[in-house]
Amino acid sequence: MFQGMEFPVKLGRREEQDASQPSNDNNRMVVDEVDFFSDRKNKLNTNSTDDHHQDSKSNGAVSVKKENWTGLDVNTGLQLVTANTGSDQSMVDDGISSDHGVNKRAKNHELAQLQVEVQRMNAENQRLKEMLGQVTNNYSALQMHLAAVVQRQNHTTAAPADKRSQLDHDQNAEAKSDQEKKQGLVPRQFLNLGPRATAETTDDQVSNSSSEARTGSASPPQNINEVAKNDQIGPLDPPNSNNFRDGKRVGGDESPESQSQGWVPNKVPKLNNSAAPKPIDQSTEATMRKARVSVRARSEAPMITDGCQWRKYGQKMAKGNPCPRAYYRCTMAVGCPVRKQVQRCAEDRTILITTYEGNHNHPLPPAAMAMASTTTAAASMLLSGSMASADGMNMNPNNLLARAILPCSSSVATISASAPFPTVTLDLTTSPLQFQRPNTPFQIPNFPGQPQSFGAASQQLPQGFGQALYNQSKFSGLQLSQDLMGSTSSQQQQMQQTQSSSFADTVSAITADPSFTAALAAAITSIIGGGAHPSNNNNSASTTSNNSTGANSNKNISSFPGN
DNA sequence: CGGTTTTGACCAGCGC
DNA sequence: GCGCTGGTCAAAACCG
Repeated sequence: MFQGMEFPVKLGRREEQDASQPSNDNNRMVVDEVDFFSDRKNKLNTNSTDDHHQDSKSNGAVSVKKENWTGLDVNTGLQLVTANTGSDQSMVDDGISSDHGVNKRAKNHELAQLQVEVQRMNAENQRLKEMLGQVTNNYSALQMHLAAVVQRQNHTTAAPADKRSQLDHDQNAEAKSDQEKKQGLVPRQFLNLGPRATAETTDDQVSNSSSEARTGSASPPQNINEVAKNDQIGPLDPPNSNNFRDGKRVGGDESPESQSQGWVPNKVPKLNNSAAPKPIDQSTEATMRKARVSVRARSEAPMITDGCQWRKYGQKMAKGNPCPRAYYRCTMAVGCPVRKQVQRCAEDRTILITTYEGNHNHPLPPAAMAMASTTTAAASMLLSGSMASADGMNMNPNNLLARAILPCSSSVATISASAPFPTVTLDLTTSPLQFQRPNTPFQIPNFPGQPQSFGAASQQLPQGFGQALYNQSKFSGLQLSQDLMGSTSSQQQQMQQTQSSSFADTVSAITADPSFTAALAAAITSIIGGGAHPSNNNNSASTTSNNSTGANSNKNISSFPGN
């Protein structure tokens, strides 16, 4: 799904550095900017300033650059060996024998062949990486689809009972209500985003906040499918992702539907007020736009760098917060409905609250897949939770949110019902850095298609998450904390002790895999938010200008006068 | 010159 | 109906 997605590998390197230091750097470092994707150059140990311009063009360009780097490294080594051999000989036997000329030529020829071979292997390696990313994309999409299908089955099995109970006597309805209460299903109308929920919910369950979202005609499974579809738009189309290699939007040229939609999805309430029926996509789009994913991360930067290209279209002073709220819309494609709001926390202004809304209707660059997939997963989790309740949560093992956040056992996911829109809040500010291990820089959750070092433990985590939803699917919200994850984290530690060495190898192996980075992105978010280093200032400054969001970088600072 | 930011105005929803 | 608030628009300013 997230091929080629870059990942603050700089963190990994820093982790390694920090591992030599006392690892008690829990003193919360404030990251200047959360960058989910920038530093391939750091991984490659290159000079960051040299790559500025190229990186600003895109990650695709970076990918190519890495290829070149790899080749350069190899070539350099070869040249050193051969050249030294030759030069040594020449120093000793300078001009003595003409055979050396022949040998030299032969070696040069061999060297050239080797170089060609290396280049060819590099190219093949790149192709294989792309293929792997594609396969991973498909796998994730299939998992999404499977989850949706299973949810739909569960829902359809429950639906007849609901309808029967509604059609029967009121007592039956009450019984059903009691049963739902026992199952924690009742207080989820704030999650009922789909029109199907409208059809199956009683009138008194209809809340005014979600009424708009229910006016569509799509069924929840379609929503999920749409989620899955949207989630795979980018990754499933790697060739298109190349369209972003220049870092600038190639724009809505390749998304005619988005053009036709224009900003229509942004006018969801207005459209819902109109009597005209909406296409399914629009309603699902509206539903997804209703679901919001809020990310709280410590950052002194005006905006986190999530790989997407945003344009600020407004700024307002929100009530109860001296810091203004900035409104951004995605400009990677014309008509992309994704918007985000950025606002500093009133209590702690080092906390940056970024609220994402909507799904991208265009292929995402690998760099943007981290946050996009995380938010999409969170949103779909929200929606799936609305339709299948706890079961829906449990059967979302592919959920990036659960996978990436929960194994950290440090972040807090909150579902808020007080907001007019159902919102999943990923609180990445509450945790100390818990990823450092003696031999392993990261604690890595389970990922499909990846070597699993402690899969059994991590596989339980989504269930814990779902259980939390099950238990706390009340309007009071939901909090996942270390307490919830305590049991599993002990298992993890135990398993890590036995498998730490192999795990270290696994880490080094899979960190080189672009697909790995996506699911880990949210975990990295946690790292950044919880224990990033102020030296990231350089990183943020460079990456902000490196990636397509650079246009927002400096000016945005002034857009927050309250900071 | 094109894209982005700024910022005041406008609109819709909601509570009173 | 009125005021408040959130969200968006759009013209002007700004920037590279």
